[in-house]
Amino acid sequence: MIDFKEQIAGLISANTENLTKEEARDMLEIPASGEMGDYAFPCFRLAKAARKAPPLIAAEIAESVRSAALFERVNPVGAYVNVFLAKEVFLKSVLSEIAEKRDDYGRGDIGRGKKVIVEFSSPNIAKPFHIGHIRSTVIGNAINNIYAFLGYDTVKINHIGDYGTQFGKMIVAYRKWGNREDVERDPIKTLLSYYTRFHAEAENDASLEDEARLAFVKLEKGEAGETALWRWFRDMSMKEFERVYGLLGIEFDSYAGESFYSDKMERVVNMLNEKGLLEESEGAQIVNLEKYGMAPALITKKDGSTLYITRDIAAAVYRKERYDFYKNIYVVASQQNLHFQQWFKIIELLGFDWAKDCVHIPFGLVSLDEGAVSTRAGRVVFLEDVLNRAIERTREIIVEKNVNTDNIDATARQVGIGAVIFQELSSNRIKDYTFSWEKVLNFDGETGPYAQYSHARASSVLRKGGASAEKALNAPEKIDVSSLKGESACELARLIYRFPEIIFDAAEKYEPSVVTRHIVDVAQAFNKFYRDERVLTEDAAEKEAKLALVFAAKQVIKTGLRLLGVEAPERM
RNA sequence: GCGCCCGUGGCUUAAUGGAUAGAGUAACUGACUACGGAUCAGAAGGUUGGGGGUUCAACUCCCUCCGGGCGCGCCA
Repeated sequence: MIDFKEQIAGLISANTENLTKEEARDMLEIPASGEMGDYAFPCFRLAKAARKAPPLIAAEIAESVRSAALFERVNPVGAYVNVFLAKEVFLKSVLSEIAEKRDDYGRGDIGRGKKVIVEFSSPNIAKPFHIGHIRSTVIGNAINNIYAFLGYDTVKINHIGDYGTQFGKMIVAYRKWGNREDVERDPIKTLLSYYTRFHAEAENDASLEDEARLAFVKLEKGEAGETALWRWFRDMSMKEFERVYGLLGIEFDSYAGESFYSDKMERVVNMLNEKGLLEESEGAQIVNLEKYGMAPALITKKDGSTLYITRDIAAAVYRKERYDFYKNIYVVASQQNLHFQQWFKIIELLGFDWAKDCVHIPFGLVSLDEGAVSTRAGRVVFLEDVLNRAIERTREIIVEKNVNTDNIDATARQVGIGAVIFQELSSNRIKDYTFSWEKVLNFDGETGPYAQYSHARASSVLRKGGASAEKALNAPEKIDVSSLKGESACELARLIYRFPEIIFDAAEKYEPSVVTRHIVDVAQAFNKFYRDERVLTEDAAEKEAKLALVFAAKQVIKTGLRLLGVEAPERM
């Protein structure tokens, strides 16, 4: 595909003093509206050096590049040079690229040979997988997919929260009040009830906390009774988590959670000691970070057991040795900003230059109408319930609309789950939000089902266009694009052309919503095109060209959705 | 108290420092005997929390105030 931006930047820089192609490329913009052109070059910044008024410079540049075959028209408007690409060249370039690459359209190779670790989801054992967990799970999965699509060798790690004092509490609680049958019947809810009871009783009996800490110390030492119970809790919880991952269609390469590092922490403590970073304070071992404007980091408690910052450091060291990552990404709530700043700094102080390759990708908090999610207080919405209700709602709509699907169960699942994931990835990840059933079960407007519907509609037209579509896609160089010069067709093609840049941008910002919004833009442009022009016309050449464009739109929506972790059914 | 983040039409939200702040939703009007109405079109809705500053140009950068969230030692 022709890199139009590169070509334009080259022409402008060749005709402008003291402007490199790279600078010109950076300055190129996409105008607010297609009526102003495909690209715009603002000349304000050149004014000082050239000692000329910006509009004058714009006029001169426009004059000097006007005759290039690539352009249909070049208009100076105020300080801007507005560039209109030659429509036929542009359309042909885009359509043949997609006809050729299909599922690989937008795929990149900048990541070739580079290993990227994406740690995400990471639920805590024996606690429910609730609505708050969807963010890391879905954002992390999308970031993984985007990086993989750009050629990076990614490793998806689920850093299960399967260690720490909480398990001491659980063990104590189970021994006091628990029984095996109840737990096996409904593991997470039962274990959670013990945990809740533990906290209630500990309010009046401080010795329980001590008992719990002792149990964790024993677990950390590998004592048989504690270890066996812990393993049992873990296995049962994992089974429940797998059910949710199954619904979401998410898999991991590694489930090495916190406990995996239990035998790797002594080494970290020793390293910190050797570097003289550890200090004793009130019986605990800390790293003082005052110099860096941060609160001290607790490495070990006064009873000698470790804290999660120690485990995160141990995990990072292990991952560097095991994977030799190019980037080590953590998709974890913004509540833990300080935690990550602290241990990234500690890694740096340990002399590891790869500290700079560790990235924390924060996201905002999910709360409920009643307040913050709290499993202990019973303010909780289970993710599995959300997914199942979305599937149910979809099924109702399918029945209501009497949609012709090959498999109602599969379609309801694809669309219902897609709605939840798409919603989650639709705005900037840093924003907090309040969970709402109404919003998650709304399938109109800028939603997953809307994108999927547009895809299904495009699929339907392509099926009806059968032979013509095949012909166009198999010999794209023969497509006669002269019928695609209408504004809605051109706008759709422009958005399709931008897709590879969008993916790159999303990766750079670690922001899946960039892709989500682009999918919406493409779907809207497609629906507008679909209204404005009839695709299946009598004119064979016109029909083929339009089908090629429909195919391109369908392809971008499908690939975009796939990167988000959403399926794109052919019918719905 | 200190630190970080957020503040854009009623609601949800977009905008590499660049042209007239762009969508969705709700309420209102309209469009299926030609390709899928989970759609499309139309009209309405904004002093981008307030005030300063930097800049040719500020939703965007800086300062300050207000409102909200999160974090700040033995949980993770």
